[in-house]
Parts: sequence; structure tokens; C-alpha cells
Amino acid sequence: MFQPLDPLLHSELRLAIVSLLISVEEAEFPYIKEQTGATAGNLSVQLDKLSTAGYIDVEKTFKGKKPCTLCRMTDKGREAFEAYVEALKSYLVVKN
Amino acid sequence: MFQPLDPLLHSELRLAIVSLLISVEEAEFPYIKEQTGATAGNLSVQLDKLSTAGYIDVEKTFKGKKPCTLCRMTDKGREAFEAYVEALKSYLVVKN
DNA sequence: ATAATTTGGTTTATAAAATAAACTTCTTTA
DNA sequence: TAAAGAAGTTTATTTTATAAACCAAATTAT
Repeated sequence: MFQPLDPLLHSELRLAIVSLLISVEEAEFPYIKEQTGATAGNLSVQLDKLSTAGYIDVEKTFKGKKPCTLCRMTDKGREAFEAYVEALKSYLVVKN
Repeated sequence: MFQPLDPLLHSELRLAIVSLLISVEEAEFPYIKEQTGATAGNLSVQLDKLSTAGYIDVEKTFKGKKPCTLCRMTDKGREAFEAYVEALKSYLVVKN
């Protein structure tokens, strides 16, 4: 009847992060922060969770002298997102 | 960019409850329990939250001698659900 | 030169949520 | 009439989300 919703993706901020990364190939921490409106702390925690789950890769580089955290989706993450969207449909569409 | 997601609806069980009630006009506690796979305790709590928010009406009647809890969506609940679905789209569709 | 501010985050503490276990009341069945 | 079942509710626990506090390096102002 209702397909279970991946708890890692069924979270407003993490869903926003993934939604952003899906369409952008890679993004920097400050950009994600700005686009999602999250606080740095919250964002840091949620990126960690996504990274630990293997849904995103987080690369710590430098941009000149400043640290720069780059994030991008993994294939696993993309698959999880697709599955999540499929599962969501079981809640949004009229059943028969 | 991303529209906020009503926290009352952005919950797996409450979303399942509402999704069910939307398409059914009214439903009894045990039926909702069976369809959602929730435990009675969890279901009771979540129905309370939806009811307190005015998203559903909960009517306690009797079916013969047995208590019978009937649930149905309110207009407010239906509107909230529609708005939630609209908001969700901002996370699922490619932005420009 | 050095003090203050900004940037780019992380860690930790708190508040809120989800969930199940335990319990209650009434009814039916053995 | 004792035991089991149905229909929920209440309470306790675990998990989660979130922000506040913190840290280090770099930049800007004095």
C-alpha cells in the first residue's frame, strides 16, 4: 500500500540538499547554505549524514587560501533519491 | 527556491493517514491501523496531532457495543495536503 | 603591526518528534 | 467466571532536527 520512505531523504533539509545537488553536479558549502537557508551547523550535520550514508561525496579542498567544501551526489545517492520519489508517489496518488 | 514543508504532514505515518483519508471520505481506527501498518499507540498519537491541528475530525461512536473511532478529513486538512504536495514539488522538479 | 571582523566551517547542547511498550476498559468466548 | 481479545490511550524511550557555541585561518581596519 504505502512504500516506506527512506528516513535519510525524508527530511526537509537533507531533501533540499539532495534536490540541489542532483541538478548541479557539484556545489560548495556556502552556496548550499544560501540556497537552502540552513544554518552552517545544521548543514554541516546533515551533509555528514548524507556522506556517511554514501549518498554524497564531500571533498575538502582549498580555493586559494580559503578552505572549500565541495559536495556532489554519488550514484548511490541518485538511486536513493529516485527510489524515494517513487515511494512518495504511493502517498500522493489516488489508489485503486 | 524551496518551499517549507508543513511538519505536520511531512511525517511518514501522518502522511499515510492523510493520504488514506483523502481518498476515502471516512475510515475507522482499525482500518487505518491495518492499511498503514502502524502500531495502535503510534496511530493514536498521530491521529491526535492531526485532530488538534484541525486537519481531521475524530468521532468516537459505537458499533454495537464496541467503541468505534471514525476519522475524516476536514477542509483545512485537504487544503493543507494540497499545499504540502505543491511545496514538495519544489524539491522534486528540476529548477531553472 | 596588531586588533577586530569575516569566512568557513565543526562540535556540542537542547528541543522536538517518532515510536513502541505498558496499561486500561469493555466484550466476547472457553 | 476466568481467560482472551478488541479498541484504544498514556507514558517512557529513542531518535532526530536544529541552533548555539566554538575554533582556526584569513582579511580588513586602525
